[in-house]
Amino acid sequence: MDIKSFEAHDHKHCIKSGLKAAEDICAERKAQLTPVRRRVLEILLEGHRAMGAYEVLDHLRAEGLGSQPPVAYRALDFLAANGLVHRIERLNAFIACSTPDVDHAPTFLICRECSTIAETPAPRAGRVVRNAAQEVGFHVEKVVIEAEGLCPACHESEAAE
Amino acid sequence: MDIKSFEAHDHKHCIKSGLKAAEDICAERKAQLTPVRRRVLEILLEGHRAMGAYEVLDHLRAEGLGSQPPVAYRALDFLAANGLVHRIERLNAFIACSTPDVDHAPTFLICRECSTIAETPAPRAGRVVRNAAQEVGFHVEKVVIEAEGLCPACHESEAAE
DNA sequence: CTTGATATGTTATCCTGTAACTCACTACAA
DNA sequence: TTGTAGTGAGTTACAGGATAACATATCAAG
Repeated sequence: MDIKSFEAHDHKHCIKSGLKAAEDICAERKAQLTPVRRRVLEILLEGHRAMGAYEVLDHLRAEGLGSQPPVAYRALDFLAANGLVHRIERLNAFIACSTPDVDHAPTFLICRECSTIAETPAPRAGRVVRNAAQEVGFHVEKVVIEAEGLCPACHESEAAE
Repeated sequence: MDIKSFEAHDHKHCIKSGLKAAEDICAERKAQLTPVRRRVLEILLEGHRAMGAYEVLDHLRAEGLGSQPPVAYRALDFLAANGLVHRIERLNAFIACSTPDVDHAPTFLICRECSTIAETPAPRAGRVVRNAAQEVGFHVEKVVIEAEGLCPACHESEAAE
């Protein structure tokens, strides 16, 4: 598993390919990637980290693209529904998806020190939860898995103290 | 797995045993189960469902046990730190732990229809996440696993439509 | 008696999220 | 052309969630 872990990578490429993937997906589903929606995705791709809805809204506001909370929430909801961004429940925040093409229920690794977030495909964990739920007759529609701890860099610097 | 699933069970017993377990745990750890903390736990045990901090606060207020948010949050934080209540990230809410004696990182099954929540011990899912994290050098401290869907009863009545 | 630890009280503020209503735009049919 | 249905966006107003910062109280140890 080395997809989108904590290693450095080319930012600009993320942004470009993220937008391209969004266009493709929306075209395929006949969903509208409107200016607001597109810009919200772009903001998250540029930020390359989890951002609160109000932080996103500040950007929109500065650009005259909408100034009230519902504008941001609707765009974020649309993007989340189409798997282009993810909501991090633990942080009440949103982050651009790093692998929009793959149908996935990702696991997030959240560093409590530097707030970096890695999105890892962990189909096995999800499957285990589904199986356990099935045993008690629960019908799972969505699984949230979020791990909090220390990323490699922060873990090291903490140990060095 | 039949611990605390969606079957009916004796409420009063939950409350009694929950408080008893809390007393034992606090005594053992020399932690103080003060009136406010005790009452907050009792409120959650009586409610027997996830409750927002402000809903808990309303109860405290009505009983003259504190009227400002920090009072509720401090009590909830204390109880959560001692494994007596759990925070449901998805709902920004709290629920009394159903098996306080067992050291656990539970999985929650949340019914989107009736809001019932089942706490299931699912050590395997947590272990899978930890293993996956280890592969990218991430040091996990806490894992949140929350599944949303339909409980047996709601799933059936939806299918019957 | 005083010092430190722990718990509580209070104010003020900030962040997160949504209901409800309005308007603009497009497509499509009468 | 006119009507109407659907979708997206704009706005107001508010509900709900969370915490910083400072003040107070209590109690046990030195």
